[in-house]
Amino acid sequence: MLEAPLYKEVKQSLTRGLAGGEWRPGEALPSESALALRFKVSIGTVRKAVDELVAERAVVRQQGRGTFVSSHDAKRLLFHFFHIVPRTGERSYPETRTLAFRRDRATADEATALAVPAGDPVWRIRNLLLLDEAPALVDDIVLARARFPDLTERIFTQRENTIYNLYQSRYGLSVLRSSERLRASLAGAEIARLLVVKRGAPLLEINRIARTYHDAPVELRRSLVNTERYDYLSDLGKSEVSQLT
Amino acid sequence: MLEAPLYKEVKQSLTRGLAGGEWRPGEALPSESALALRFKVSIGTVRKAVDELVAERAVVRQQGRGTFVSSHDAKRLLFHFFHIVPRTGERSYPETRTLAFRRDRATADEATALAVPAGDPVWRIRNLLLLDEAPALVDDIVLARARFPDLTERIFTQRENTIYNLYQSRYGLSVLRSSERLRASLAGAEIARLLVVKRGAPLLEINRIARTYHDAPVELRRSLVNTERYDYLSDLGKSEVSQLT
DNA sequence: AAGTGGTCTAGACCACCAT
DNA sequence: TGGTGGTCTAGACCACTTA
Repeated sequence: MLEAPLYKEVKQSLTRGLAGGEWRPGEALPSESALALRFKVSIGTVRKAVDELVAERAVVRQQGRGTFVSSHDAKRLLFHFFHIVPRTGERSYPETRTLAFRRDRATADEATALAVPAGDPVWRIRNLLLLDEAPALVDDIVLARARFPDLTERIFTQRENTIYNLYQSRYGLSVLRSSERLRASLAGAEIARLLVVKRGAPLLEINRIARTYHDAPVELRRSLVNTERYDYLSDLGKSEVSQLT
Repeated sequence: MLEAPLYKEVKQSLTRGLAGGEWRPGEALPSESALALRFKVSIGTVRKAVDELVAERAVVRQQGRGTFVSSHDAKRLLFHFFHIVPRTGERSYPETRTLAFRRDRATADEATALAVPAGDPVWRIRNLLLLDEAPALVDDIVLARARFPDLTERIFTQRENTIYNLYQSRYGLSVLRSSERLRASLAGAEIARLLVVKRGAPLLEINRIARTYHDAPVELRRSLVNTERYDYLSDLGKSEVSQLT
């Protein structure tokens, strides 16, 4: 491992440009031939680097048009990061109602997960999500205030688009992947009221860490889901294979 | 879409060979140059076809040795198909105890999922899985008897290796991917007894369809998991990205 | 030393999109 | 019509494994 392959270096350069905002979401990268000139490599090597960025969903190729920085349109987010689907029937978009928005300090675990010093300031946000016009999830979000310094409840709730779109457009943080740990739990009094279920009803608990380029953490989120009419869909392979079939 | 790209045709040919048993699990495929000759394409085209098979985990490349048909060794299975991990600490291998093994008929839903006619004969198998020597999951498995005609409880329980390894070595059915739907449920009397939890304890319910080449279904499985000390880990992206980093 | 996969190049041609 | 990504080729050289 004395030296990384050329295409890995090209990929690193491109990733730095993406993370640093040289090319913004929705914008086109230089053409592959232009990149080949710029990095002084062959076009095949550029293609291999871009291939991997496409696999990681950092960029999107469009034949005849160019290669574009992934942007967080609603459909893309629904598909990649929202895994709650009706037991039968089509996926639907959740509607979000913000119930709480306050300042706090990170617990030790949260600080570790967010890669900030213990006790660092955070935002705590609670959202109620409705599916098909009925309460289905309660989301508790934790954000490092260092990464979202000027966030306000107004900015958060008055956004035109999705939450991840806000992170991306206002703070330059594009969520690329998330890892989730799931378990079963029981509804307490408050959550039961919000989700309109009985106390002690079974809920699916999802603990998510959302990450951007270089695996840097962006957001912590705990979701409590009423799975009476919805499932959590985990179709590993399909997403990888979809474009390969 | 008049004509598929050459490398897709090569990939299809290879997949047919794999599904048909021309190359058995653990065996080496012909070298890439040999395949290039055989299909009368350039070596780069063969590589692109094999690249996709690698991404789908149907084969594994080993530099200097060759390309091998994926075989279901325990470590691989643990990593790709067993998503239950300790809340903290290292993954451990589950120990399986078969509690029931009987003949039955498929329900309408099962028949659809298994792609067999409604009412077709099936095997029903119940296993108790222990993690760190304590009961943690109950698995209810449904198999089409048409695909496992000569299976017996003895063969099933006396196998030397994992269940998926048995499917592969004895029936030529390599499980390549699975899709799972998760929800939260409550322990009934019988399950509570098996998992040594209280009635009404929260359990994670996992409904899985395991598939082989061409997405043909192999196995239906419902798992009920005690998530007091274990989580279901869904790290989309990591598996895709792991080899790319 | 021989054989395998892994990287890299240079160029041709095609399919698609914008204008 | 010109520019973009997508496919395909032919060949060189490297890194690794096995004997």
